[in-house]
Amino acid sequence: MKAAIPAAPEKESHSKEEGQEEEEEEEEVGELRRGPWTLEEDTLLIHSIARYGEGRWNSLAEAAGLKRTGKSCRLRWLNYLKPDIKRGNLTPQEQLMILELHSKWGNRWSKIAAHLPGRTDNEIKNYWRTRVQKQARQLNMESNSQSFIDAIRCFYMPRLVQKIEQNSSSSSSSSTAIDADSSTFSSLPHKSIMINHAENISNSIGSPPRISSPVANISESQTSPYPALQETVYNSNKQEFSLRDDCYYVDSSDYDMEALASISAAGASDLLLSDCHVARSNWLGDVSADDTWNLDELWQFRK
DNA sequence: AATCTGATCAACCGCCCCCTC
DNA sequence: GGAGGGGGCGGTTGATCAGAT
Repeated sequence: MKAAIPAAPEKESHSKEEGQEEEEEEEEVGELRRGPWTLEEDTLLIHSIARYGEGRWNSLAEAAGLKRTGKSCRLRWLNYLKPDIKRGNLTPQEQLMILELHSKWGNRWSKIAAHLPGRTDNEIKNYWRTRVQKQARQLNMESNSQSFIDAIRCFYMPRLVQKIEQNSSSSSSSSTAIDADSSTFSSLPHKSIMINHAENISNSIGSPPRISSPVANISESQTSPYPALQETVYNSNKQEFSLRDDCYYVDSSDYDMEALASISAAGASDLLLSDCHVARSNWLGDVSADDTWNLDELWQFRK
């Protein structure tokens, strides 16, 4: 049972040295603090929430003696102080989930965040703007355009899938588990599409199919840390990149031209590299921290 | 070593929706 | 029904840091 938030104390009067034009407004908000939060403010907010619970943020701020707006308190709590906030880099699983959900819902950050426990909408939004949108700019594409979505599906998503596999095969017992809603992921349409796209374009530019790397050949005993992938990627004993009914063999010797044709018919295969007015350095240079974006094979054909 | 540049992310802003009165 | 306030959301800004020059 949370205590009731006490009535807001009277505002202290204060003097201002120069007020002139916006004097009245200054008096109203002049005491409000802005900018980075101090440790003391954080402590006050945490204690106040522990006592009164979340919600009624304006009252909470005043009850805590914080010279912050309710909105500011809410944001600080939700984006930073809340105990279950996950910090650190997004895992490949999380990145994959973000890309997929964004293609589904667009900039509905909070909705996307709801499927990534511990991650905030702000964090996801920042990720999208700093990492993903940057790639769109460098490709001279609109980040919401179909061609860029295709590019994501063709190159980036398969990479993430591969990373997930690599992670799991290198630490098959550890649960790097994405705790995202597996039912959501399993309903996502990307799986066969993106692999086919990757194959399609890789083939057209003469590079080896990326996903046909040995990581697809994993032992039967291995299980995916990602439940949704378990029934797709981890159909292991066939040495294939199996995708349930729409199974697609990524081994280049088993290249499925019919699958390509179907993708082509769906209108996605018109993404040709020549449409991507991108400089090699753009893809390779400034995202070196995350080699997922390092798409060497994209450029093989130019050599 | 100093300066520049770009990346990152916390925080703010403005709009909108919903609820209450 | 509509006015007002609280809260949520997406967009944007600005401080800081790291790497490049």
